[in-house]
Amino acid sequence: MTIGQTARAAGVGVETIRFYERQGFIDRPPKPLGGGYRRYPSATVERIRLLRQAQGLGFSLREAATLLDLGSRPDARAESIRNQAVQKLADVDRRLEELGAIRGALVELLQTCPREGPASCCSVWQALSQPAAHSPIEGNTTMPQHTRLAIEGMQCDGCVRVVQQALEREPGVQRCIVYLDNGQSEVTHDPDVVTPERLAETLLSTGYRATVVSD
Amino acid sequence: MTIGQTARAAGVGVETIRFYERQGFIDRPPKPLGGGYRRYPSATVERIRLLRQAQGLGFSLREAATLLDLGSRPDARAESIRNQAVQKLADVDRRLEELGAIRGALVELLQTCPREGPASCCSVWQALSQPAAHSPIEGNTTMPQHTRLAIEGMQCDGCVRVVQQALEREPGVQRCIVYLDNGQSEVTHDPDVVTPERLAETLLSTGYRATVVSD
DNA sequence: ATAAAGTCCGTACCGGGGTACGGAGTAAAC
DNA sequence: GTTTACTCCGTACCCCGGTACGGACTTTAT
Repeated sequence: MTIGQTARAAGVGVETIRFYERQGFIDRPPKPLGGGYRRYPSATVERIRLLRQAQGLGFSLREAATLLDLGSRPDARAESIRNQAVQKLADVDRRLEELGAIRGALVELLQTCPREGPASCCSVWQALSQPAAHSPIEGNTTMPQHTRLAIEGMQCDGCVRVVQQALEREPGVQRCIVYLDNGQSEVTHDPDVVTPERLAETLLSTGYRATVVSD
Repeated sequence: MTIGQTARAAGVGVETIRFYERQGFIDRPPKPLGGGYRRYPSATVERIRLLRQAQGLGFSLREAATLLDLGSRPDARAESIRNQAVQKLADVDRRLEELGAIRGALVELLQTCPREGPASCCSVWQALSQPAAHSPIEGNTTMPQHTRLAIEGMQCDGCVRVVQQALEREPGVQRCIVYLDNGQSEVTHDPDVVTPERLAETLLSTGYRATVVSD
């Protein structure tokens, strides 16, 4: 099969196949020695279909490709596949929660908004003018701030080490203590250099979801 | 106020302000005639805060800017603001529905998935249909390289996630699978972009000692 | 034999929301 | 008066999932 036939069979565009090849999600068959067009095995069609299926379940292409490679190994176990799905479910749940919070806020604003009148009467407009709940307004003093973070997903002291390293590497962090038993961390930092939210973001990009505990 | 002071007051980075200016979301004050730094009015701080607030309600920056311009006109009516919010709510509802469908599919698959056994028993895998072993046809082009790493100190699947993220973030890495049981990882990467040794260094700086396993 | 269709390959671009870098100029603090 | 911090400006890059273009080539259909 040529690339065009493969694309039609898989229900995608030719450019999409080339894109997947560039990204390494599918193998690129070699060009025939005598010259001519590349020939695609029918397995490629199947693989593309599987990638799209997994995409439909919320997986990114990279995750989908990992999943397929994971499952096509001879010693593949159900647990490893299941694990990926569980992770993805948690991911989806998190996004649902975020979106639900946004929806709740919008619904509430719309309920209290009069349908007419000047813009200043509109509750949506008023909500925008409210100061942020977490505004980092600071004086000119640079007193160290103590922040407590609740960290999800730490399960062993390897995690503790990673989390501690990530926090200490952050500019503005003076010292931090990470507890495995309650999943929390106490960070001493300069609030002018790094906000608690920034610390949480740092951990998120390291792989741990963290929230600021107000005490 | 200079740009840095404005950024601190608004709780964003300097680069963010410049980005907003480039995108036309905020006005860019003219440079003083005698030369020197641009001076920002305090209204800019307010505008940035409003933009971020609207972002938090689910609006894109472009929508947020439109909303602000809409509301700050003298003849602004509550209806026009309200209308934008209603549209956004519909948008949020649509995304919630899509995400809910994905969640439903995942939950159902996980319920019927046995916790052990070969991958072929896993309902998630079955949902993706047949395996169709990814045939390793090697061409003459620079094909991705498969590297196996032995990683010390991984003790839970949180570690697995961190290691996987760290590897996938490395340029040149196409995908990787991390196994908790044998402490190894299989990485597919472009050898021209990133060497196996470089991968090990990456993990070391993440907090895990890794060695390349020759197979 | 020739025209139409298909392929190859590199490269650039879309939208969304920024971050990062580097060299030069400027302002402020000590 | 020197050092340090800050600003200015252009440009490039990040993720994600592709789409588009253009010139040269190859295959197929008539």
